[in-house]
Amino acid sequence: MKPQILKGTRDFLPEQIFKREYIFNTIRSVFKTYGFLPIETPVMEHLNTLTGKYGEEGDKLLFKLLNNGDFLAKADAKALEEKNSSALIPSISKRGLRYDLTVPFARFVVMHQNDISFPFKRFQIQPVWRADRPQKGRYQEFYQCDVDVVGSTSLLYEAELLQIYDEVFKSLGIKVTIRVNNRKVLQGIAQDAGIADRWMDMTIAIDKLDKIGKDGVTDELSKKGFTAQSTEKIFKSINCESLEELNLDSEIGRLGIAELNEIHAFLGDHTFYNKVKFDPTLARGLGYYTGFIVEVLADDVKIGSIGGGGRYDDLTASFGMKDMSGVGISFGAERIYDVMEELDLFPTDNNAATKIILLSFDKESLMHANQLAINLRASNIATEVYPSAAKMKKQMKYANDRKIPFVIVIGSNEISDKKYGLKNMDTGETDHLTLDKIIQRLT
RNA sequence: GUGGUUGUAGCUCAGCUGGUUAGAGCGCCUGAUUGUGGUUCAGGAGGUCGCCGGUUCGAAACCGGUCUUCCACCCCA
Repeated sequence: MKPQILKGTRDFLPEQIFKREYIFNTIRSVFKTYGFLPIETPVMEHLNTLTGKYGEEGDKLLFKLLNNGDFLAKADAKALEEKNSSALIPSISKRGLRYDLTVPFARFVVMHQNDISFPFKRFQIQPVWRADRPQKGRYQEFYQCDVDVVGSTSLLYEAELLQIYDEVFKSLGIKVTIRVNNRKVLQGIAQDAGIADRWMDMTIAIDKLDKIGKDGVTDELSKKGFTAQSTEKIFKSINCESLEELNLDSEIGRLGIAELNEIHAFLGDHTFYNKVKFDPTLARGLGYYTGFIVEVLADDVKIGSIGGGGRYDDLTASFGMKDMSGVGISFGAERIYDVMEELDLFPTDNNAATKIILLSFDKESLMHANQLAINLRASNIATEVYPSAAKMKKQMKYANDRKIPFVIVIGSNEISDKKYGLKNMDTGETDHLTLDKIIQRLT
């Protein structure tokens, strides 16, 4: 049996874990300064909790788990006969892996509504799964770091979330552009152009503006059957650089603009470290967004978005709880990792690792080394003991490869003198000190 | 899901139009050096050429399938 790993998944080596922890810890500490509380949910959910929330495309990307037991006995015979996969699924699969953290959170809120107080501010850092075709920065298993507030329609939270994005990427050292829009503005643009009922089609087309250009979008719009007059009106709207210029003949559109203005008002004279800009072409696919939407792109690395989010007014309604508006954003840990790796932004010191290793020449000094290690650890110094009196070169090489900064070599001299040579592996210098002095030096 | 692309030693890659025992650099192991790593020198180990099948006297090379990688579309973190 040849060892293999599933496509779109990865193992993490210790060094990678340290770097990932650095990202998670940075994000977590910002979340906490805004009063967000941690939760976790199961990796599996009832399939009907997940389906229908992410649009048609999203449903296709859900990982489904085959029922246990004699699942064929209970399978839909007709669907099986006709080889109709999508009709067969409900009868052979009742569970799926979560596709994001937002929908399970909505389910969580409804189930625990009596245990939490609203507005409920939570954060969650866990893996999610998508049966997408992998590419660079696109995996089938990846971690999301989500912050959401549910139970308030206040646009104060939109303002908070923008600040959180700005602060996190500032402290990670990644320069980003934060694009902001509002679904109501998109609906308004469509209504203004006289195509209110087809605003989603329009949105999908204009979302591609920076990729295929104005001509490409014009083509796509005419292919979808929009008139030249509508297309012209759409372009007039999306060419607006600022909110002030945008003048829509649409009530819902004006509401969207008013919402964006209010977020602006909440922010007052706060200045962002990163670029935050209104972009009427920003669409975002996730089906459940209803108002504010946001997306984050790294300025210096060509990779997809490294964060995204928005407001969802009705997500808990499908679990039987109305009037429970929520808003939230997500950080894509894997892509942030890839960006930081490419830009060499990870700090070089890792104080989580072993600080000192004790080497020995024979059985007796190995025993002594272990007694010494017990003392060092009692003083909270991360200590290892090389497990055998192997050749000194081999022991030193291990210390070197592991990047352990200090070494003590123990032999009969050290045991009788009670003084040990503390060797600094960077400089190569050795100081002969008592145990007390060594503990002082390393703490 | 559609179209394309990649896969040779632990890593990065050579290997001409199919022709004996498949190479390099780095890394690894051993020694020079029986109380001190990173340098140097000498020697050594390591590959069912992703996997399965086909064509051929003969396949790492050609064909088909499959898995994987990356790219475009779709969508997204």
